[in-house]
Amino acid sequence: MTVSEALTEGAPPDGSLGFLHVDMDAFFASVELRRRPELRGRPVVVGGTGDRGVVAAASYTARSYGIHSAMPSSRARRLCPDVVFIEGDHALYGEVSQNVMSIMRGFTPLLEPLSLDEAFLDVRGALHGVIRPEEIAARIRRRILDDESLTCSVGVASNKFLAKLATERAKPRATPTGPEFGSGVFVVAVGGELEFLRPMAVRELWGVGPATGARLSRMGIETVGDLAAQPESRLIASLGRSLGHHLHRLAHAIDERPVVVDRGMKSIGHEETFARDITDPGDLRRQLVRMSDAVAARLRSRGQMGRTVSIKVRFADFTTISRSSTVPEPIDGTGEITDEASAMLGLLDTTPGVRLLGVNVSQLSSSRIRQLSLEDVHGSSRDPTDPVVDEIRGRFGGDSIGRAAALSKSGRPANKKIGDAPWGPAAEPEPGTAVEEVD
DNA sequence: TCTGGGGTCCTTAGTCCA
DNA sequence: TCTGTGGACTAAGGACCC
Repeated sequence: MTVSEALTEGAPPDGSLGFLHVDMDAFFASVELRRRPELRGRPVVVGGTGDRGVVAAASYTARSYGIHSAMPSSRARRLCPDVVFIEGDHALYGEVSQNVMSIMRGFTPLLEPLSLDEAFLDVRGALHGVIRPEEIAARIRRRILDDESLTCSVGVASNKFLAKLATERAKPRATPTGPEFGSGVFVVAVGGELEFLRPMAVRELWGVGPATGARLSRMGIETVGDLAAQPESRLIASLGRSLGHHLHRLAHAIDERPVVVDRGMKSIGHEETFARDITDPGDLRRQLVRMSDAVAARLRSRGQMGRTVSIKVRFADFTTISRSSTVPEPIDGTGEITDEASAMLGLLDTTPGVRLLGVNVSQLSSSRIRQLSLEDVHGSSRDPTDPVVDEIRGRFGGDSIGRAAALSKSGRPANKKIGDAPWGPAAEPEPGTAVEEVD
C-alpha cells in the first residue's frame, strides 16, 4: 500500500497498532469506595455538596440513576435522594494518580497524562515489539488492579484519537438495572478504522461539544460517516480553518499528533463560585486579594512567572466577562498580581452582584531565567515578604498565614481557604450553627 | 432547575509597525 | 506622501476537555 492509499483508507502511513488510551473507571468515586468499602453497591457521588455544586464523579451505581459528571448536585439529589455525597479529597486523588502513572511508565516512557485519571501511551517501541499492544493493555490493567485495587479501561488503536474512542467501548456501562462490566480492553484493528468510525455520532468526536454538534446538525451532519462525506472546504467555511480541517481529518481516521511527554503549563489560575452573590465592593476586593495570593503562591512554588493577568467575573444573571492586562516583565509577586487584578476589577460595575470571581496568570516563563537576566542587573523589585510567606506556609500549612487585605473587618479570613471546595461552594450550615459573617 | 473548577485552544477584532 | 498589506501582539469571548 502506498502512502496516499494509506491516507485515503484512513490508516496512518506507518499504520501500526501502537497507541493506548488508559482511563480509570469512575476514578474519584472508585478511590472513595476503596477506602470506604461499606459504600459498595450504593450510589456514590464525589462533588460539591452545596446548592451551587456539581458532580465531579459518579459511581456506576449512581450512574444507573441517570447521574453523571458535571450535573448540578441538586439535580443528582432529585434523581436519587439516597445518593451518598462525598466532598472529595483532591490530594489523595493526586497521590493515587501518581502511583497509576508510574505503573504505566514501567511499560513505556512515552506517556502523556491528560488529567489525573487518563493518559495516552505510545508503545510502538516498548518491550522491543515482542509483546503486542493489546497484551500490554491487559498487563497494565492487571498491575493497576493488583497494586491499587482500581479498574481502568484501555483503548488500543493506530493513533491517539482512535485509541480514546476505543476506550469508551471498553468501559463498564450503567443501565437502569445496574452497572454492567465492560470488556476492559477494546482494539480498533488496523484497516478497520473507518468501519469503526462511520456509524458513530459526530458528538462523540473529541472536540465536538454542544455548540459544534448543533452547528453540524444544522448542516445535516449527524454521524462521522456524514462528516467524512463533506468536502473539507465546506467544513472550513462553516467551522473555521482550524476546526474544519481538524474534523475533516478525524472523520477520515487521520490523526498524526504524537504522544507528548512533557506538556508545559500555559496558565495558572483560581476561580470560585460564591455560596451567595457578593454585592459589597469591599468583600469582592478581599476575595480578589485572597485568590491573587493563592495564584501567586502557586506560581512561585512551581518556579514560574507570568506576564498576563486576567480576571473573570460572572454576574448574578450568569453573564460572564473577562478582562486581562499584560505587563512588560514577568511577575510572580502577590502584590503585583493583586494590583493588576484590582485595577481591572475597579473598572467594572459589580453592583448587580457577583456569583463567581477568578484570577489567572498566563504567558508563563521560568522564574530562574528572569532572576538571572534582570535581578543581576537591576536588583530585585519583588516583594521581599513573599519568600517569607512561602517558607511559613511550607512549614505550617497553606492557611497558616495570609494577607491582611484578605481579612474581613472581624479579622477572619474572607470566606475560606483556597481548595476547600473544588467542585462548588459547600452546603450552607444548618440553621442554629455559627455562621461566619463576611462584612 | 439551573449551570464548578482546573485548564487548553481558537476566533475575531483592534493596534502598532515595518 | 499616501495607501495597502501582513505579521506580531493584545484583548475578549467562546468552545471544549476532564
